[in-house]
Amino acid sequence: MDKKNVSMNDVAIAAGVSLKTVSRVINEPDSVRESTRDKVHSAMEALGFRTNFAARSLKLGRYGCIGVVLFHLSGGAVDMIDGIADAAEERGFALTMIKKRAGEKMTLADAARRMSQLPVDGMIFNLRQMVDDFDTFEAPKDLKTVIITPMEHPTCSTVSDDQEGGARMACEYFLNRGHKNVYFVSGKKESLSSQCRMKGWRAALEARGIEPPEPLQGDWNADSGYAAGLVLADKPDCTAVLAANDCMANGVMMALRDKGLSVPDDVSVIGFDDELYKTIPNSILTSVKFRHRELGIRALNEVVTGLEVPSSRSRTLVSGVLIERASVRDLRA
Amino acid sequence: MDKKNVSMNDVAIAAGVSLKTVSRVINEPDSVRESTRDKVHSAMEALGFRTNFAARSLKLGRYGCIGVVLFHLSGGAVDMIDGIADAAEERGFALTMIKKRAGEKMTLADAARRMSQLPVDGMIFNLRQMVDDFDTFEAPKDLKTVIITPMEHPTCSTVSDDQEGGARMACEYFLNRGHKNVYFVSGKKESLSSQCRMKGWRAALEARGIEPPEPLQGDWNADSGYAAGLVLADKPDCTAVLAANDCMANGVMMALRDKGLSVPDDVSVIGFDDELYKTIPNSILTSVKFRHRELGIRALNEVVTGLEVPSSRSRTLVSGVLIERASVRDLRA
DNA sequence: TTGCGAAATGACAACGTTGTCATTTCGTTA
DNA sequence: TAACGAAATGACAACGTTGTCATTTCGCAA
Repeated sequence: MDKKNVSMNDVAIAAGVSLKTVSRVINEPDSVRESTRDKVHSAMEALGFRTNFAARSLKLGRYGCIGVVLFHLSGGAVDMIDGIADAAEERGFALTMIKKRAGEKMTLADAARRMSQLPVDGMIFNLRQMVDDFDTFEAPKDLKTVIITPMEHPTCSTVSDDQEGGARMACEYFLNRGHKNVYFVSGKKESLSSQCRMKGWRAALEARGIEPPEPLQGDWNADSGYAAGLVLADKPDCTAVLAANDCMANGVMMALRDKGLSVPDDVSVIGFDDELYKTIPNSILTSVKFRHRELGIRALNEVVTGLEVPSSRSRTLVSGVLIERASVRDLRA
Repeated sequence: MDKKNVSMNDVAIAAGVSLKTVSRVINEPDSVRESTRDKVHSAMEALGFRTNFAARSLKLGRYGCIGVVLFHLSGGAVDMIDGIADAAEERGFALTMIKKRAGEKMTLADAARRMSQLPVDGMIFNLRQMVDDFDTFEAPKDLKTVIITPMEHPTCSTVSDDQEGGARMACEYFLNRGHKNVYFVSGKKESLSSQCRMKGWRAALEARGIEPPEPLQGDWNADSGYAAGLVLADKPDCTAVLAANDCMANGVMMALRDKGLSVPDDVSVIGFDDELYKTIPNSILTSVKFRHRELGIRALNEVVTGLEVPSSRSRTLVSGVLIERASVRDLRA
């Protein structure tokens, strides 16, 4: 019964006005007399008119969409997408999304090529691992590109949590409370987050002239933290442990407990991401929390800003927050 | 230096062929002589040509994009999006995404209206809570719509985890091992997942002529599970607890332990989502796991299928899987 | 009533593709 | 070499909007 596609022309005929008037009712309603506007609105209603995105974009030369490329879909990614989507909505943009498939090898250039065939005015890459062409990549000049990554990029704007700063902050929190050293349990080797957290930990210790001990290799999950904890329990000089996430921190704590040690009386622990309280009742774990939502918002705003004022390259760091609980002992007391 | 937008016409002139030939090189390369093809390819390369999405879609009358509306961004959502995105990629579609903002009230009709102005051939609604116009909503006839929700919809295809079946399965697992009753700890009241899990639990008990005890109200987090556990520890007839997620299940277990009860010797526990092992070393919790990724894949495939063969309404249930660990005691032994 | 400037409306081209159909070129065969 | 059918290429319209500029209508003062 309905026509396949109702065009402005159909509406115009039904309303007894010109095509252009229909266009005006949509884009500059104030320039149309009220009686005319009503006629047109009724006709649109009656015919079920929807503006055609393709035609509109073709004419305008822009889409009102921001591309998002997910190279990696981690836990924090939900909140980041949430932030991106909310900020986009607020500024009147929709998101166009593509994702690297598991196993597939996708370079930045691949992603850019694919994106530039899609309805997109600018794009955000979420990049949590290293990629081959990172340093050589050049974004298409007509497509503002922002990369979410802790690495600095020669030509593109980047946005990142300040993972390194967060780790430094946690370390200093230990040191300021009289701890003489801090052990570190890392996440998966290829993860940039893990690498940055490790870097911050190292930097903080070295800044105080402390030789960082060998870090323990984990894989983000509790079991690997537990294994690390068993090792650490035997080190008499170990009073402070920084684990690269909360799950491993919990593993460490369980291992210490199983070895007869108490947190924080014997050993202090700090984790990352502040999510243990969801799983552990009365959790005492102090943790560095990153504001992934904020990260997404910043990334999107940076793209949209770059759309209006082209070409500036910027580097944004979103600081972490230390959520204090009871897992760190003040040795000076 | 580069022209703002390089069109096929520019390429055609540069290559000394007609516009249409350039089009053919892109869409039906076999119908173009190799020497011509090479000329065109070189010209495209040299000018940096990218096909214009808007023009192409306008002509073709389709976009190659599937809309995704996130009414709610839960934990499992990442995996679901992952599935949707992978399946989309595989079938040559990109995703266009919008999200309900926190606090905003968005009905299905709102979402559909917004989406139908975007580059979208079909759409997926991810709906985990009730919405006002659920029963009255009618999808635009030209936009295949699939709703991810446990509720049945009068006109749209739906896809869901079989939450109810999963809960039933867990209950029967208890009952088949000699338990005479099963207590239930729910998630947030407004969550459809929680409601369905509760419904399955009730059904399983009633099917065996057992009067379901009053369910305990939780909020998904461990602390609420702990509170529930304290209550349950005092009930002598409580040998089996089904918690609506793993975090609360862990809370229950911790409370039982703190009350001097052992899992599974005194009380058996089953959770949902199978994620405790990430946080707890050597986790023993048996859990019902839903395949969110599969869910996303099914939803996308349903949309794409509906694009080719219009109008069929279907209801897909993706079954859960019981991951057996050691938290359930066999009372018959 | 007439005339005027401002407001409202309309005609037409253009955005960059693809489909239709006509034309040219090619490789074969007589 | 001529003639033929098939393959390759081209000319032109059309998709549904919006921008430009011309035209009509309106409200108001003379």
